[in-house]
Amino acid sequence: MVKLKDKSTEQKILDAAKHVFVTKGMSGARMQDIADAAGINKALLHYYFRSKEKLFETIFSEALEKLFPKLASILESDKTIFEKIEMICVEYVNQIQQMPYLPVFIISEVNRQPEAFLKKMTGNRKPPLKAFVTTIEIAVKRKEIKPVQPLQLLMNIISLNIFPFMVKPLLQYVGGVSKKQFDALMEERKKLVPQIIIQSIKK
Amino acid sequence: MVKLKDKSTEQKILDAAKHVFVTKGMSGARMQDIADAAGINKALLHYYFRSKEKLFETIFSEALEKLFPKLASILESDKTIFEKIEMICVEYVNQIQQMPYLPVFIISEVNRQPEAFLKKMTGNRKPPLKAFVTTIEIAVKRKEIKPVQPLQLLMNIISLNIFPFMVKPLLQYVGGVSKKQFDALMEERKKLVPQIIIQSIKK
DNA sequence: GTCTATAACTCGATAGAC
DNA sequence: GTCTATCGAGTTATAGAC
Repeated sequence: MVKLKDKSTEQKILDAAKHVFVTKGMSGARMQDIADAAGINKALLHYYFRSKEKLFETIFSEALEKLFPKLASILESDKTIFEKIEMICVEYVNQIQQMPYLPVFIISEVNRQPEAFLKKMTGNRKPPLKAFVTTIEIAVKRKEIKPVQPLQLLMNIISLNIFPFMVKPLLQYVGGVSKKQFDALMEERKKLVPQIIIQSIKK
Repeated sequence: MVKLKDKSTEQKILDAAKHVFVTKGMSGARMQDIADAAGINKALLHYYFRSKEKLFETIFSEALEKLFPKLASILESDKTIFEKIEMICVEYVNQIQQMPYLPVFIISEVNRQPEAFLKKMTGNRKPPLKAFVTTIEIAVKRKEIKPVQPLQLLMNIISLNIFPFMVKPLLQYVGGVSKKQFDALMEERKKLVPQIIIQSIKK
C-alpha cells in the first residue's frame, strides 16, 4: 500500500493535473492534456487515479490543506490586532504565490456547482472564519479599533490580497505588465495592503 | 430581417444563455442546459444562433458593451479626483449588480485562453485604462493626492468593488449570509469602499 | 507499471417531419 | 418556427498485450 520509491509517475501526474485543472477548470480540463503535461498516456491516469473525478478531488484536497492552518494559528496567537492583520496579509500572498491559479479555480467551481463543490471543500479543513469574526469583535469591544462589520473587513482583506492574482493575465495582456513587473507589484502589495487595511480600522 | 413581435423565443434564449454561460463558463455550459433554461429544445438554439460559439459571442459582446462607457465618461469629466473615484466605485457596483456573474466568467475565460478571449474582448470597447492612469498621474503631479502607483490604486479599486460579488456563494454557504444580507452588505460597500480608497491616497 | 486499441458515452450540430 | 431523431466528433474509461 505504501509507495516510497516511485514518487515520479504519481507525482508527475499530480503536478500536471494541478496545473491543467486549475487553469482550465474541471470541465475544461482534458485527461489527454494532463497525460501530455505529465509525459505519459491517458491509461496511466486511470491506473493511478480511478477517474477524472477522483484525480480532481485529490488535487483539490491537497491544495486546500495548505491554505488555512497558518491563518488559524495567526488568529490564535497573542499578537495585537494590527500585527495579526499584517501577518495574515503576508501569509495570504505567500501561500498564493505558491499556487497562483488556485483562487480562480475555486471561484469558478464554487459558482459552477456550489453545493457539491463546497461539500468537498468543507470535508477537509474549514476556513477559520469564526475565529476571525471573534477576533475582530473582541478588538472592537476593547476599543482597539473602530467599530467595523467583521465580514466587511474580511472581504476587504481577501479582496485586496487575492484579486490581483486573478487578473494577472488581464494586467499582462491589456495593461502591458511583464511577469517581472507583476511580481514586483505583488511584492510591493505585501506592505501596501496592510497599510490600507490598518488605516481603515485604526481610531 | 427585422423581428419586432417575437422577442419571446430569441430573448428567452439570450436570457437563459447569459445565465448558463456565465455560471458554468464556456466549456461547462451545455446547449441542453440552455435549452432547458429557455424552455425550448436544442435544435431551436441552432436555428436562432448557428452555433454555441456564435451564441457565446452574442452574449458576451452585449454584456461588455455596458461595462466601460460610463467609467470612461466619469474619467473625462471635470470633477475632482476624489469625486471621480467615488463615482467610479458606485458605478462599478451598480453595473455589476445588474450582471453579478460576469466577473467570474471573464476571469475564468481570461485564465483559460488569454489571447483568444481577449481578442474578442478588445474587438469591442476597450477598458479606459490609459485614461485612468493619466488621471492619477496628473493628480499626483498637482499634489492633490499622495504619490501612488496608478496600477496599484486601480487594483485596489477593482478588487474591493468586484471581488465580493465573486465570493457570494462562499459567503452564503460558508458564512451563512442570506441573499438579503448580501445585498445589504454590497449596498453598504458603495460608501465604505470609496472611503477606504480615498483615505489611502489623500495627503 | 506502462502501453495500444477500443468500447461506452457525452454533446454539438443537422435532417427532416409538422 | 418548432419539434423528434440521429449523426459524428471528441472524451472518459477499460481490456488486454507486454
